[in-house]
Amino acid sequence: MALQDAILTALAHDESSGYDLAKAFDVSVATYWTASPQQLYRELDKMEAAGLVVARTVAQSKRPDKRVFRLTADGRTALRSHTLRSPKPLAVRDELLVQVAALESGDPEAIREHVVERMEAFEAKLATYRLVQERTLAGRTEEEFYASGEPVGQYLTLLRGISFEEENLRWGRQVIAVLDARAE
Amino acid sequence: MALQDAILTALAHDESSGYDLAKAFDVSVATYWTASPQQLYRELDKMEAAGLVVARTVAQSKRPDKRVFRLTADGRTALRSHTLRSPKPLAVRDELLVQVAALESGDPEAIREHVVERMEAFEAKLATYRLVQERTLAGRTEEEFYASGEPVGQYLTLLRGISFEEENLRWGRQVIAVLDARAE
DNA sequence: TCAGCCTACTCAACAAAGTGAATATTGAAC
DNA sequence: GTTCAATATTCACTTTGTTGAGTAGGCTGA
Repeated sequence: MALQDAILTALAHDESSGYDLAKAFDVSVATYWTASPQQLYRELDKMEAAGLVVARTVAQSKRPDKRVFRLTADGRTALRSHTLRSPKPLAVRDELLVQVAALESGDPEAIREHVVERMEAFEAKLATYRLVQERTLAGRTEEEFYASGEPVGQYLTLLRGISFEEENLRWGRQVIAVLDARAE
Repeated sequence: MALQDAILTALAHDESSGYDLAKAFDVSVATYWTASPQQLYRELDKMEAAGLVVARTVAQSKRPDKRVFRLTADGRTALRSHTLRSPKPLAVRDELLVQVAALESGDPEAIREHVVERMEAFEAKLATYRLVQERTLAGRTEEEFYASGEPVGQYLTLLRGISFEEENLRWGRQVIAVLDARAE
């Protein structure tokens, strides 16, 4: 159900195709919800059947046709009523942390390597978020944006994403340091 | 599959019942993996059938009997080989962030209230983590523990949990401040 | 020119994760 | 003396998430 709400939110300001949504989920929505393109297409079909979104096919000259989705009045109502429900607790699933927790029973070198690889992913994500942040602010200061910028909601979740990745990097460096000190 | 690995890790140092595991998942494993008691019992049954754990029924005088699980040699091998596989990317699911992202389309007062409630949960979690940290360190300094304490792996994930909750609180306060400033 | 990536999806099957309801006993609090 | 929380699970069901394949044109660089 909440995937639906995440999609409704992503469509609240802008219509977009499944493909565009998949990219949006990859670059910014990922901070608070993850979904593969297949899941998005499946969910969009269901939402269309339920009347929450409408699709219109757009022919493109040099690219395959695309189906662009936009919220219906029912979709807007669903989104609003979703914000009235009490949100479920945060759920995290991170296999890297599972491996780090199993440090003593696992292979420390492999785990070290996985931490290094993940840190590269963190840096990439952080760079993307910072780019989105710059584009969103568009010259305004944070204070100006907080006071009257739109969409603030998405900006606030972006900030959460940025500090999350920063913390991830800090943590990763610490893990590497501990592993290296122990390996000596 | 990774729920299995999280369970194997939780059983690596100590045998425990499904019920005990459920509590452990609630207080500390939740940083990187969430699972309900039902999921744990189901998974433990599967793991027993696969020979990764063995159960022994313990009769208790004043409480219902319990089944206590412990790793087999195969279980240890499975855990080790899991650490050799490349971990899947981090996945987050947070309905509260979905609501905050939908601030402009939703009900700001309800969302504000949800943020306040969640912050109470963050504080509670943080307090628990700090308690676990104190018990783990048992008088040693962090440096001493990093150098030779055990289990470091779990301590490192605990640190990630602590800074995560601290950041959550910081973020929550900021969201409230922005919402209140806008409401005026 | 050909490999390889990007756009833009669709379909099927399966595995994993999550929810809701139920059961039974004991102890503690009011 | 009854409600409430904790112990300790089980079952049925639904929703999510994953894998792998397929279709098809276009653009980019060596």
